Amino acid sequence: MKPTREVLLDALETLLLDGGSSAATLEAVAAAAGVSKGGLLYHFGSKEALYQGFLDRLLVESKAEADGTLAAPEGVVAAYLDVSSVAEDPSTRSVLAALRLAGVQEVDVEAALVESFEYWYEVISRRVTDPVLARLVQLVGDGLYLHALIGTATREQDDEVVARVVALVAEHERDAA
Amino acid sequence: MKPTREVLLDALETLLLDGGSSAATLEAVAAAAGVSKGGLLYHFGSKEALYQGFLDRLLVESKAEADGTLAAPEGVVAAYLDVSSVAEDPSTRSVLAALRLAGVQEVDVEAALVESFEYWYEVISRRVTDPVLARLVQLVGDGLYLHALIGTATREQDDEVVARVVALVAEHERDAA
DNA sequence: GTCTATAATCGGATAGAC
DNA sequence: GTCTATCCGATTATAGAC
Repeated sequence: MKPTREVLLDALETLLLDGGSSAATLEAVAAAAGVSKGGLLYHFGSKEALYQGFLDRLLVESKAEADGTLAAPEGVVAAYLDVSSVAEDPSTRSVLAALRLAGVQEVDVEAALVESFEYWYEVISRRVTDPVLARLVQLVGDGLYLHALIGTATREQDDEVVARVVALVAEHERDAA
Repeated sequence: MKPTREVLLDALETLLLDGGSSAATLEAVAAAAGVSKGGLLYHFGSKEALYQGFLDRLLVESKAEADGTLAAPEGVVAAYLDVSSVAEDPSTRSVLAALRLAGVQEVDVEAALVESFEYWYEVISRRVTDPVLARLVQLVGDGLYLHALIGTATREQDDEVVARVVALVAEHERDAA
C-alpha cells in the first residue's frame, strides 16, 4: 500500500487540477486522502511543507521522465511534444498542477518549474544540435502545456504540428551531417 | 483621472502578478487602489463580480491588440510572437495575471482565455493560410507566454526563434503562390 | 501515526453614516 | 461614491488523547 505521504501529495495534485490553489485547503487535502487534518499535519507540519513536498516530488518525477525519453524509439522531440500534450500523463499532471500553484507565497513554484524546464531543454539539446531549433521544440511543447492547462486540446491538428516539427528537426540534422 | 473601476482592476492585475490569487484579497486590492474595502464593494458587489470585470476587460483589450497586429509593418506572426514574449506589454500582463487566476471557482477563467486564444488564432490564420503552420505559430507564442509566466526569458535566443518561425512562414507562403 | 477539540486569525460581505 | 463597524464562516495551526 502507498505511503500516506504519497497519498496526500496525490490528493493535493488532484485538488489543484480541479479547483486551483484555493480549493487545496489542508482539510480538503486530508479528506481527499482519507485522513484527518491532524493526520496530514503529522506528515507535513504546515501548508508550506506540504507544497514544498509536492514541488520536490515534481522535480524528481519530471527529470526521470525527461531521462526516459532519451531511450524513446520515436525520439526525444516527438516524446516531449507528446508528453506535453497529454493532460492525463502523470508527469504532465504534476506540471499542470504546479502551474495552478504559480504565484502562491508559501513556496517558490516558479523556481521549481524553471529547473524542470531547463532540465528538459538540456535533454532536448542532446538530440537537437542547433540551439535555436532546440528552443523552438521546447516552446512548441510548452505551448501545448499551456493549452492543456486551459483545456483547449485540438488533438488531431496538434498531432500534425508535432509531425511537422519532427520533420523540421530531422531535415536540419540531415543537412548538418 | 482614471475611473475608480479601472484603478481597481489595475490593482487586481498587479497583485495577481506579484502574489497569485491568494494575495488578491478584497482588502489588498482596495488598499492597492487607494480605497477602502467598502469603496471597492460599491463598484464590484462581490469577489466574483471583481474577477468577472477583470476577465471582461481582458477580452476587450486582447481582441483590440490582435486586431492591431493586422496592420503591423512587421507582420502578424512577428507581432504575435513579440507580444507574447514581452512581459511588460499591457495586454500580456493581463493574460499572465489571468493565468495566475486559472482554476479559481468564482469565474470561468479558462473560458475567457480560450476565447482570447481562439481570436488570436483567427487573426493569425488570416495571414498564414496553412492551418498547421498557423497553429505552430500560435503554440510557439503560447510557449513564450508560459515562459514569461514563470520568468524564464532567454531574450536573445527567443528573438532568433521568432526570426526562424517568421522565415518558415514566409517560405511556405511563397511556395503556395 | 492518527484522531478530536479548540484557539487564533483572516477573508468576504452587510449596514448604515457621511 | 467612499468610509467605518461589525458579523459570520472558513482556514491554519496547536494540544493532547488514543
